[in-house]
Amino acid sequence: MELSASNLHQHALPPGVSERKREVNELDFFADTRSLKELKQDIQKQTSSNIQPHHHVNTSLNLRTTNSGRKDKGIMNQQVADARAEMERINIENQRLKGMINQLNNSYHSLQIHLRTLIPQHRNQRIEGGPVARQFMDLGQSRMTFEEGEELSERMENTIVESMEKKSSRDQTFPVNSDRKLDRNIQRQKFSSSSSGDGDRAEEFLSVVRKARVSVRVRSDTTVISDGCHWRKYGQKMAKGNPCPRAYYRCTMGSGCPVRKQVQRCPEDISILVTTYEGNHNHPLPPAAMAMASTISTAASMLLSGSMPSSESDGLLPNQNFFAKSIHPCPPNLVTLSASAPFPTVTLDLTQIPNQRPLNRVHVPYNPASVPQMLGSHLQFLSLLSSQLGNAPTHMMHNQIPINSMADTVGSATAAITAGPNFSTALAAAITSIIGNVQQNNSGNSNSAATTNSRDNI
DNA sequence: CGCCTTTGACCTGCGC
DNA sequence: GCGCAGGTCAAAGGCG
Repeated sequence: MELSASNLHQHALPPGVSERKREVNELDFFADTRSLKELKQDIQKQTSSNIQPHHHVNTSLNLRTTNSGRKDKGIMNQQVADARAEMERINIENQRLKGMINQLNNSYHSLQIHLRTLIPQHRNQRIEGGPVARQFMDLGQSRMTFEEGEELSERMENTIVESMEKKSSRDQTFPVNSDRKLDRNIQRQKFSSSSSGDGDRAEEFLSVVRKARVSVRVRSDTTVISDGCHWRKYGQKMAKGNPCPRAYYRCTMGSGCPVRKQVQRCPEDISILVTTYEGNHNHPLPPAAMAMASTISTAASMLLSGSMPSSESDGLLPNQNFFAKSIHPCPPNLVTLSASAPFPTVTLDLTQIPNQRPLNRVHVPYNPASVPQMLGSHLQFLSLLSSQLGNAPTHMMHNQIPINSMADTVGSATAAITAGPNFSTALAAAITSIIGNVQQNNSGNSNSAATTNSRDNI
C-alpha cells in the first residue's frame, strides 16, 4: 500500500492535521512539486519585475525621481523582506509538516508490524469445538500473506456496512427459511473448510457479523424498549423455563429488512426486559436505530477480536473473562460475551445502572427510554476505548461520525482492543464515561419518552 | 383499508 | 427415528 499525502489525509490524519493540510493546499504546497529553491526564484522574479517600471521612470525625471526612487527602493526592500519572511514561514511550516508525515509514517509502519504479528497468532489458534468467534479467528489457517491480511481487514471494515446491501439482495432471492439454511450452510462450510480464499473468508466474516446478536437487559415496565425502529410482531412462544412468553419482532422500516428482535422478560425478575437484536438493517436508519444496528456490528467485531490467551476451562471466552471478571469499577457482568449460543452474543446488562454512581458525576434517575441513546453512544464508547488504550487517533472523539467511517471506527477500535493489554481498564473507563454521559443527557432530555405499544401482551 | 397482533400449525435442529 | 424446543408462517381478527 502506497502512502501518499492524500491517503494520509483520508485515513490517518487527525482533524488538526486536516486543517493544516487545507491551509497548505491554499498555498499549493503539496500540489506544487517545485522545490523551495524554485519557489524562491519565482518570488525574486516577481519582485524584480515589479521593480523594472520604476527604474524606467527614474531615468526620465531626475530631481523628482530621486525622492521617488528612494521611496520605490524602500517599497522594494519592504517587499523583499516580506517575501523573505513569507519564505521563512513556509520553510518552517514545511519542516513541521515533514516531521508530521514522518511521524505518521512511523505509526503506519508500526501498525503494519503489529498486524504482521497478529495474523500468525490468529492463524495458529486452534478450534476444537470452540466458540464461533474463535473459529473465525482460525480462518487464516490457510496461508495468508500480510498483503492478503491487510486487504481482508480492509474488506472486513467495508463489509460491515456493505453487508446490509448484500443481505438485502439475498433476502429478495431466498425466502426466509432458505436464507437461514444458507446461513447455516455457510457456517458449516466455515468450520469444515481450511483452504478458503479471501472471498470465502469475507463471506464467513459477513455471516458471523450478520448473526452476531446484542442482548440488552433493562429494567422496564413497558413491553418494549424504544430503539428508533418500527417493529412488527410476527410470533410469540412460551419458552421452556420461563412463565413469560417470548415475542418475536421483525423490522418494518424497510422492505425485506432482515433484522429481528426477541423480547422476553427475565424469569428470575420479571421487571427485567431482555431484548435481543439480530441482523443488519438494509435501509437508512434514524440515529437511535442506527446506533443499535451498528452496535451489533461492533459486537461481532469485538467478538472477532478475541485473541486473548485462552483460558476456557470455565467455558467462557477469554474476552468474556475480561468482561465478566476483571472490569472495575463497572458493575460485574455489565457487558458479557457469550459463545455458547448458536451465534455469538453480547449482553449489555443495564439493570444495575440505577444503583451506579459513576465517579464525579451527578446522578440522574435512570430512564429506560434512553437505552437507544446509550447504545447510540457505542461509537463514542469505541472512541473512548481507543483513546484509553492510547492507540487510536483522537479524531474519533467526535460525536458526529459519518456513516461511512463507522466501519473504520469499528476496525480501529477492534485493533485497539486486540492490541491493548489494559483492555479491561480501558473498557471500564469507557463504559463509565458513557453511562455518565447518558445520565447527563437525561437531565436535559427527560421528555424523550419511550413509545409503547399498548397492544403488546407481554 | 392498511397495518398490526394473535395464535395454531408447521419447519428445523438437536439430543437421546 | 422420535420427541422436544426454538423459530417462523399465515390466516383471522382488531384497531385507528
